[in-house]
Amino acid sequence: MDKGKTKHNTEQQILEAARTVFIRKGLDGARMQEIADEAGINKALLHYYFRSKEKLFNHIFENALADIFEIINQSIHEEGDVYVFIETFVDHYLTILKKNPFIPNFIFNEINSHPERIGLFSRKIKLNIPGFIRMTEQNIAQKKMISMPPEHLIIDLLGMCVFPYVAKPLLEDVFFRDHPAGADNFLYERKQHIIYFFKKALQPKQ
Amino acid sequence: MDKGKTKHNTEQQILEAARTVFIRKGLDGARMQEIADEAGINKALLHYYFRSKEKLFNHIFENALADIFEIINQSIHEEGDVYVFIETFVDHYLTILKKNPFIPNFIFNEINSHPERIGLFSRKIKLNIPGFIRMTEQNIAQKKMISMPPEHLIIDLLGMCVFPYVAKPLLEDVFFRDHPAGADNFLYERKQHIIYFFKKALQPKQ
DNA sequence: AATCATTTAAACCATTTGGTTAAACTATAT
DNA sequence: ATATAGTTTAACCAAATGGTTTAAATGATT
Repeated sequence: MDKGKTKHNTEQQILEAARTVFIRKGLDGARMQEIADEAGINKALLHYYFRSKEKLFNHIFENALADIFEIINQSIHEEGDVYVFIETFVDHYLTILKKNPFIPNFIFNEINSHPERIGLFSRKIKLNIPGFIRMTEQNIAQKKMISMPPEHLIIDLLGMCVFPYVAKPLLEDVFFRDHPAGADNFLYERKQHIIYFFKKALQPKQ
Repeated sequence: MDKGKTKHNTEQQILEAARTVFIRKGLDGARMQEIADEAGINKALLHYYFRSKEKLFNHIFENALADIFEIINQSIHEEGDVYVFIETFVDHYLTILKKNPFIPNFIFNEINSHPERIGLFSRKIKLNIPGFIRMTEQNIAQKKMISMPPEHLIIDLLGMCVFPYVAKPLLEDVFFRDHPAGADNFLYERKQHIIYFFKKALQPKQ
């Protein structure tokens, strides 16, 4: 019954392997055999731990989404300075993206091809949007930033951070075919650029 | 030999059907039978026109990418005002996105799962990046905008426009679950927001 | 009428794939 | 030592899927 007592943490190995394969190939492109190979076990054991591809996938998908949502939520404090928020948000978000560059494309693709899956997790994991909205509105009221619908601001932030990762292979080809180090350097500069860009865009007119 | 002489333009029907299915489901998720059904023909005829799934897919994929690239190129003029460029770019790009909301996710997912495919088209279709860079640098030299690496500017623009479409199902759930019209309204407002945002961010300090 | 391209229907094939089963082996815990 | 959980091997199954084939229609062209 209790698989936690094992000497080898096979379950963890399987989850890591599944994560790698699912994120690279998506649900349709992933093969159970490939996950087993990646985990260094055989297919029978894979089904012994996770009955079906679907169950295994849901596990991976929900965790991936929960990780991202948590990073975002951690940056949100209902009271506080927008610019502090932006700095911590961009810093945390770009850090997790650097470590997991393929996660956004994975998530976006799966929710686009199976939007009905959203319902499964949207009760378990929630973005603290109300908190973000309150913070934004407070800063606007205090004239620390120009007036703007909070929804646009958070989408602006997410888009500016995430887009280079979603479009990475295209970027590397279009911009940096000659100098391959350019893409990495670009992503390195990006943090400061984004922070500066938002400060400039949001500052009240003088 | 020449299929163009047919009374019924079956080839066109097939291409449209294939486009619909591939964009919705991706290469791995798409089924030849489904494409045949969508086109109102049978599977044999599908292979009569396009020998294999791969050939059909490449056709669709390249066209989808060429359409996007062309819109972007049309906005680029090597001499001219950045703010004019931004307005026309955002206008054109958001218009084509509104008509083809699933194309970006389709493209990004395919290039992420098969990056080697980039080589196939990158010689046929090119973004006019050098033109864009010259225009940006001129505007900076003329002190019409603040100094900034042109690569960041174009990525900023693309990200701000495209992100809401890539993340649309998530947006609708997270922001607009209660008021479903909210998402459409959000996308409607977005154009003015983006243009204003960039003007504010790029204007030289006074 | 005869030729040629287009289209359908239906059966068929080889391969892949998710999943199962059964038997045996290994390490661990009691 | 004996039971138990974990693990392997290998064969197996059913369904799905890309693709082929054949024979028969349909339609247009000449």
